[in-house]
Amino acid sequence: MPFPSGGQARMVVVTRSRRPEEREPAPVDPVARICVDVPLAHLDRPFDYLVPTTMDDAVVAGSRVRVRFAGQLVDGVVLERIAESEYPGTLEWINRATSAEPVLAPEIARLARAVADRWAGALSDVLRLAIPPRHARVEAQAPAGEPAKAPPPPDPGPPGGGWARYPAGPAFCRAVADGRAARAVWQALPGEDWPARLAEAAQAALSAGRGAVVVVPDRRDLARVDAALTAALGAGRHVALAADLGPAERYRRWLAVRRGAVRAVVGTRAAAFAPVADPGLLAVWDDGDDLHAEPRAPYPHTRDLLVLRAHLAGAAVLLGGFARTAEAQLLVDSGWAREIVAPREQVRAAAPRVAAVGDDAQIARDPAAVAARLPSLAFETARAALAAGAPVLVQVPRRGYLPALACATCRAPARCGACSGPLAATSGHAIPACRWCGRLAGDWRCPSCDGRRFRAVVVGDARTAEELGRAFPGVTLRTSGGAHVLAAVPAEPALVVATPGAEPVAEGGYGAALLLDGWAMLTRPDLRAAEETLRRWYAAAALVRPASAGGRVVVGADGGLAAVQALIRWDPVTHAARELAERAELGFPPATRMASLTGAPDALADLQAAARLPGSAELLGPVPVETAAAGTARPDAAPAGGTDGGADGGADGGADGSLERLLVRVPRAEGAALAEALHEAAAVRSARKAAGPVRIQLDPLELI
DNA sequence: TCAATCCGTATC
DNA sequence: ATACGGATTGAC
Repeated sequence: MPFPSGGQARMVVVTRSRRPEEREPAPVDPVARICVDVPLAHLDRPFDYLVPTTMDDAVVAGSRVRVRFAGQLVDGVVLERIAESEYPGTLEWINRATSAEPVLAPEIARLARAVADRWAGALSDVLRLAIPPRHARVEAQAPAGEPAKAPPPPDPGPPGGGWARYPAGPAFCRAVADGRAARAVWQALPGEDWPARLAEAAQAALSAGRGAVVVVPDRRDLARVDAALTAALGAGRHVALAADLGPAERYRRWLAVRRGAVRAVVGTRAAAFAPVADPGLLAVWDDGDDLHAEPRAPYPHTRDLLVLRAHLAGAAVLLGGFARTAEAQLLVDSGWAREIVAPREQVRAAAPRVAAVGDDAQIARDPAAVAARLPSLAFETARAALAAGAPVLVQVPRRGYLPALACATCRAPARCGACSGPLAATSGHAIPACRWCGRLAGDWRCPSCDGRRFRAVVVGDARTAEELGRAFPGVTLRTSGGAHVLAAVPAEPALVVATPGAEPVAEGGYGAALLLDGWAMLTRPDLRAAEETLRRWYAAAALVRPASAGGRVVVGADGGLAAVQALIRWDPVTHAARELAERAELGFPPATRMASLTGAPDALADLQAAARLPGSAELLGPVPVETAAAGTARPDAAPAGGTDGGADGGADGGADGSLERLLVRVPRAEGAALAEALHEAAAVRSARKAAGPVRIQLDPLELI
């Protein structure tokens, strides 16, 4: 696949080389150093080409070209023009100047190289992530949107006024407004209008005469920040970048940024590369959301990418969310970032009251009592909120994540003997469990036919909504998830069933939230299960009114678990510290730097043999991995948010399909050496056309 | 001793 | 993919 390049190249200043005898090198800097679009690791370096006089104007640093490389025409980007080449051989002429637009800004060129180095990838791979496909017609038009001299912001007001509830908030905004490279990790208060806070921070950067980049996980968050930026800055002062805009609109907005017509950007994942001139603020919302992990090589992560970019560009960084990741905690612990958190009394005043149901110990002691309590507590909580005229949020895992069960003989839905909740099989347990109370159903017996065996039934939010509808006759039922995501619901009684990440905002806040199947999410065999579950709980619970206004949350999980305690006490910081300590003890990122190598067994062994790993490197595995096709269902909302809709592009192992995964672990200080060694080994293999791809991922999200 | 051919390697 | 250089082989 070539660099993103438009189809209609004929429309613009396309300069083709004339017949060979007529070509003459440009009088000044006749040599162009070019990054060619070939993904091979051993070709990850610039190649020099001669610039004919006819292309002198169009071939500039950052412009797109086509060149003959190893006998075929490939796309490339000009890195620089120089006086002479050090290449001893004869230089080839540039075949065609695709366009004179300098799409690769110098800052982004440096960033892309650093990203390639950090994640053991090739520059050409990173450029494919950083530069959107060309659209010739759009490029030929004048800069989109308003001219740079747009009307001034409507409300100049005190910068960062909404940050006053956080002791360190105003100081951070002042620093950004002064153009200083402040760095902060921010835990938003429950119910916080966080898009407005981000917009204020962006406004501070603009007031310093610098640019701002805000990256959010998905389209829904993008729409909210987009609106907040319009409110704070006025129309035409920013753009929203998303992959699903369509090629023309996407390129139009991106070009407006590159040409300096706008200096503030909000977008999903790929927007972290937005070529904002002189960025003063780089912000990411909810860095724990796995949509921030780029699924295409070299698999960079938004948070780490922006941290890297901030270093290179001297920009401020803001990592915000209701939850805090172990990675953010490390940035705080190491002193790299300051924390922006509200005082306890502010948190208590803003948070809803949280109750946990699903205490295993109590169930063992007195199953009937607990079983009777769960539905009644959840139902009573919901009923009270509805009676008070408020909507109730019900968070359920995505369809297919929790396959429900039915009787194998009569196909009646299998229900919990204690509380009549639906039974489900989970990946963690051999014995099915109740989705409501978590009680294990080892002694299950079908009430209608006395059968003892189960069959799987696909069930998800739709079924849950149906069941709730029966339990609350006459109450409006709304669902949000999958392809149909609601942005907001009105302040009126309704049951709102949503998958994680698709929870609509409620006008005036929800009266209550029921977080179902929490115990199942928590017991997933995943290193990040607790952090991820808590993150989803916070996201839902933050939409509920404060306890003082009657806001209630019921979570279906054991109240003794650390994550549940963190929700009840609304204490994301303590939980992140604990999480980081655990990772340190286990030797997992971010306490260490880790690389995951996935491929066919012989390819893996081959790469391992070629790699001159740091002496400190520790090998874990290899262990067999499931093939992508048979992969486990992701318990993920993923509502049309992804940036690039990317094909996987990764290693799809040998023909026999059996893949192995090897983990390589080094101390954090050796991370760069590890990445370099792996990239070098990949170069050795690609140079000798070694068969079988190996996917190299640094600090992969999924461990174990 | 030279030329045709094969193989590995670089790709500007 | 294709082109090149060096090694290899086979005939004189």
